[in-house]
Order: sequence, then structure tokens, then C-alpha cells
Amino acid sequence: MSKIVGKGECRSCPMRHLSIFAELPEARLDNLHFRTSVLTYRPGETIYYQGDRSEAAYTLRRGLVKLTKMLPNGRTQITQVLRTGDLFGWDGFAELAYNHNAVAITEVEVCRLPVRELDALRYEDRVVDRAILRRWVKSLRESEDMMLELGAKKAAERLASFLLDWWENAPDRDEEGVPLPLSRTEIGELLGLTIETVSRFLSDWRKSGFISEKGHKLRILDPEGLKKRACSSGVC
Amino acid sequence: MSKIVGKGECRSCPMRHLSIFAELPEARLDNLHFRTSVLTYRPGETIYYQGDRSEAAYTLRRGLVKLTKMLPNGRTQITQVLRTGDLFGWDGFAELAYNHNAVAITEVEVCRLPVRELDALRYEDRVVDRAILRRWVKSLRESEDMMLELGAKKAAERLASFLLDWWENAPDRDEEGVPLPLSRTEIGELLGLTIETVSRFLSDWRKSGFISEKGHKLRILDPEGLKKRACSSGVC
DNA sequence: CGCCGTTTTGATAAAACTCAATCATCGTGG
DNA sequence: CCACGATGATTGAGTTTTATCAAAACGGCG
Repeated sequence: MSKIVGKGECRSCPMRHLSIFAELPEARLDNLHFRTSVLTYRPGETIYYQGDRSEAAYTLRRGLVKLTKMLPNGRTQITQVLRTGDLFGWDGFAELAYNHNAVAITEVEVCRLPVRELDALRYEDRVVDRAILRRWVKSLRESEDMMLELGAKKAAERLASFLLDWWENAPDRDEEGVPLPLSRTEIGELLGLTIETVSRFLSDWRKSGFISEKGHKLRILDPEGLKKRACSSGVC
Repeated sequence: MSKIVGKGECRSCPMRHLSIFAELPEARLDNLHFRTSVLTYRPGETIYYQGDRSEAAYTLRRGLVKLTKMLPNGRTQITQVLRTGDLFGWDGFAELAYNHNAVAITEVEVCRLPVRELDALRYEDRVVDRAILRRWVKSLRESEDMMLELGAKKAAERLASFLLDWWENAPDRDEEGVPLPLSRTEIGELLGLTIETVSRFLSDWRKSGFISEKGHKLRILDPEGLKKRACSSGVC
């Protein structure tokens, strides 16, 4: 289960500059009557379940989190993969239960923010309100983009877009490439494909020299070539 | 092109009870220094384009609007179909350009709400703030639900869910059924299917007596049967 | 009535899934 | 340290699902 690492100390938080409190003056941070706590989860552990009452939102401090939904028959869809600084689990702002599961992909550290207090803070601090609102809009836009991927693109196109996006937006690239801790199954669940389909295209592209994978490090050797290959029919 | 019908008179607005101003006391409505205007669009006309600067949000007063995104090759995805009372086009709240096109499906009447002023109003009136926020959360949840449809269900399941949802949530049902002004093409673009696939399943279900269509009125004669038929493999 | 755009239907091809077997990888315990 | 087992990834063959292309039918409107 989750472990409480400590009481959230915003002042010393290593990713505060990415959080919704980024622009809050330090002085202001001290007199937040705000009961945050920092929790850790191991890969595969669930932070909350769809249907749970949403009493808290979360900021991701470290690691990767997936939001998932399931059909009664077990088929699973990952609706979003979250990264450091992302805010999630805000259904409580509308007094609604969570609409998805939040599950740790890697080792994860989150900051738990009680919705009531966070909501109150919105009214006190416009900077916080704006920061939250920006994230909502961003999240909604990403969902729209994902619907286009899922509804209008074919397998190869989806997978290629995903890889390119992951490659381009990785916060931690080194000479070995970019960490890709998602399993084939998870990539499939994100893109609405089976594990075999994912595997086949990746193998193909590896053999063709467009990408390379070793360990869980991804490298895209030929973005342009990959783009072209992935666009089966005509423009893309 | 769009036609300006008049200056928005919130007091007399026939759908105010569905709008974000629903809970605002009438007295308060009068001294809103707020330049709303009511616009009408014909079927197929565009209210705004993806990429346009978002200076206004809109409330749908009458008719149906679709939000669409396109791939360079022309394939189109409808990300949402909006109904009376829905708020849309709020990217401006985050100072971003619209992320989709908004297109009238039927004759449409919208109320144009300048973002700057609406945003200011959020700070003055908590009720409005809450109303807007609720819509954001709702919209995000619907997007998540749609991702599950698109990513995890097959053609028949998606189409059946869509019909059942449309049937159950129709605001204007009469003995002839429920109006379904979407073309086959639009249903396809919403569900990520081709027009032929949509047509085939509908024909099948019509012949099997699960649904009936005449004019643009839909009736679901056997919801349970439809559900079962649509769930090809096992539970659904 | 005749025309145009939409829908239906059919035949075929392509895409993606399923099932099954093999192959890697990695951690564990002997 | 190596062998073993477990889990995940790959590959292959065959099937199902969905798309594509083409033609016919339908429906509304001048």
C-alpha cells in the first residue's frame, strides 16, 4: 500500500516550480492552513479507484501515473499518462466521484491536496486559481487530441505519433535515449491496440533503423522516416 | 454566414435555467456590464475554427453543434456533440487558441460571451464560477468516457452505446421517437467508423426489430436486445 | 417527374485481433 | 555464480473485423 513519507513542505518541494503553487510567493506558502501530505506508491499500486469519493486532488512529484477506465469484460483504456508537475483527480471540485482509476506506473511520489481546502485557496489566490484552470484546459485539450488519435488514425500512425511525442516531450533525455517505462500492454491500452500489434510495428521499425530500444530506453534515430512509414495512406 | 439576432437579454433568455447563469438572481443580471450577443448559424456553418484566437466562449441556446478536429488528409473526428445549455470554446480562459472547430449541425442559436468579461465575472460571482467549473469537469469526464468508447470497444458496441445514450438523454422525446439529426457520416466521424459500417449495423438492427427510424426520428424498441446483440464477445 | 445527395448493399481487400509457440530478460534461490 | 522459473516480448498462422470501392436504391425537393 501507499506510504506516507511526510507532511508536505511546499517550501522545500523539489518540483514546486512545476506545480500549481509555482507562482505563489514563498511568504504566502508558510501561512497556508493546508494539510498536504506526500505519499509514495510502488509500480502497479492504485492511488484511487473510479467510484471513490473524490476528497483530494494530487500533484505528481516523481514518477509516472496512468489514469485508466475499464469495461466490465476487462478491456482497459488508459486515458492519460501523467508526469511530474501534473495535477489530477479533481472530480471533487464538482462534488463528483472519481471517473477513472489512478495507478502508479513507476515508483511514484504524490502530494495529496484536500479538495475543499484547495478550492478555498482558489478564491484567496488568483494565481493558484489560474494555475489550476490552465491545467484543466490543457487536460481537456489533450483529451481532444487523443480522441483524434483513437478515432481517426490507424495503428501505425497512432504508435508513431505516440513515440514521437514521447521523444520530443521527455523531460529526461540522455545519450542512451529517453526512458520509456510503459510495457507493451500499457502502450496498447493507451492507443487502443493489442500488445501484438504494438510489438510488431516496433520490431519492424527497429529492424528498419527508425528507432532503437535497449533496457527501457528509447531512441528515435530517424523521426522523418518514421513519420513517413507510419502514414500508410497519403498525407499524415 | 452567422447572423446577429440581437443583444443578449439574459432576463428573457428561454434557456437561462440551463445556462451558467441559472442560479444568478435576476437582479444581478441587470447590472452585468456584459456584452453578450445572440447569433444564429445554418446547418454546416462554422462558429469558430481551430487555431482562431479564442476571445469568446459560447452557450448553445438552440440546436446541435459539433466540435471537430481534422487530420491533414481530411479524416475528421467529432470530439463532442453539444446540446442546449452547453458551454463551449473556453480555450481563451487559458489564453490559448481554439483547439477544434465548432460547426452547426442544425439551425443553431448561440450566445456569445466574451472571455475576458466572463472570466472577470467568475471572480465576482462564485455561483457563476462554480457553474463554469462544473461544466469543465463534466466535459472532461465525457471526454474520458469517449476515449474508452473509441479505444476499447468495437464498432457495434460503440454504435449501440451511442444510440442508447442518445435515446436516454434526449430532451425532446415524443411518440415518434427522438430526433437524430446526425447524418451517417457524422455518426461515423463521432465513433471513428466509416459510413458503410454505421449503415450496415443500423440496417441489421432495424431488420431485427431492435430500433426503428423514420424521418430523422429514432426509436429504440428493445434496449436490452440491442445491448446484447452489440456485445459481440462476452460481457459488455 | 426527374435530379441530386444520401443511404444501402455487395464484393473484395486490408487491417487488426486471436491463439499459440518461442524467445528474452530479470530476479531469486540453490 | 549459475540454473531456474516467471513475466514480458516477439513471431507466425489463421480468423475476424472493418475499410474500400462500386453500384443500386431511396428520399426529398424543385
